[in-house]
Amino acid sequence: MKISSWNVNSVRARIINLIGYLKSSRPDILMIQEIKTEEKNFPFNDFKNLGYKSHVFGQKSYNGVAFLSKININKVNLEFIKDENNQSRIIVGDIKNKSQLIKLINIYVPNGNPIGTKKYEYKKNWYNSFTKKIKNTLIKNENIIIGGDFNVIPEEIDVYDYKKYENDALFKLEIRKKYRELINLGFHDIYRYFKKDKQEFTFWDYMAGAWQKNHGMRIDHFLVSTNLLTSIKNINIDKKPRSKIKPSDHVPIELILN
DNA sequence: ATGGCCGAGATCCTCGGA
Repeated sequence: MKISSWNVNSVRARIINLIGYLKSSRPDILMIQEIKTEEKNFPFNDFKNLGYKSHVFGQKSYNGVAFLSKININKVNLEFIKDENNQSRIIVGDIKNKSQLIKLINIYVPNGNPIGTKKYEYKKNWYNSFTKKIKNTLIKNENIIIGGDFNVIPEEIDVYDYKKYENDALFKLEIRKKYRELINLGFHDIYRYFKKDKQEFTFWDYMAGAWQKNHGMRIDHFLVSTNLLTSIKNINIDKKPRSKIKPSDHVPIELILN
């Protein structure tokens, strides 16, 4: 089974690229973030035509997350955590893989910049409530996959020039510690688990030729609970969509399960 | 060293993103 995650930066602006990706990569489930539209304007039929059912937590203009899936997703939940700003940033559901029940969690964590503002506090609060909820969820089900745009650069190797980001909400130590606290509940950053010393990115800014210069960062992640680790076969960052016409600034990451 | 790009929604600019 292949589960992909992609911050598409508007589902409607990206529809051609999305269809192309689904046709060539054929994930069983695609978790998308920053759909930037309400459910009533979501392109359900484009995905249905390719065999995908959509579960949408929309929002006008900003944020918004969704599952596109060829397999059943049960107990879809848009209220896994209470969002203090009522933003659409998380969608949760249950899937089955070879008789294992897995809780699948698709997140779009607040950016948090600039630091020292209420946006930064919002990001910290978001991580605090998310980690607390995950801690409780682990007691009930030890099979958890969290994927999405975490807006965290985990380590120095995960950005083209870490010194530029030490006072940025994506790399500031305080935020990296929040990410570390989540992992320490019993998760693995699957990309880093499989590729110990490799430098690859999932995001390149639209500005200043960042893509051409490979000025990127790794901020989209899959965290898998320890219990599920032996069920994970591989992980891959698919950089091809970043070279297309009208690309998202993020690329898909693909988790392969046995 | 600096500034540069997109998308949405309501105009011809602002906000948000990372």
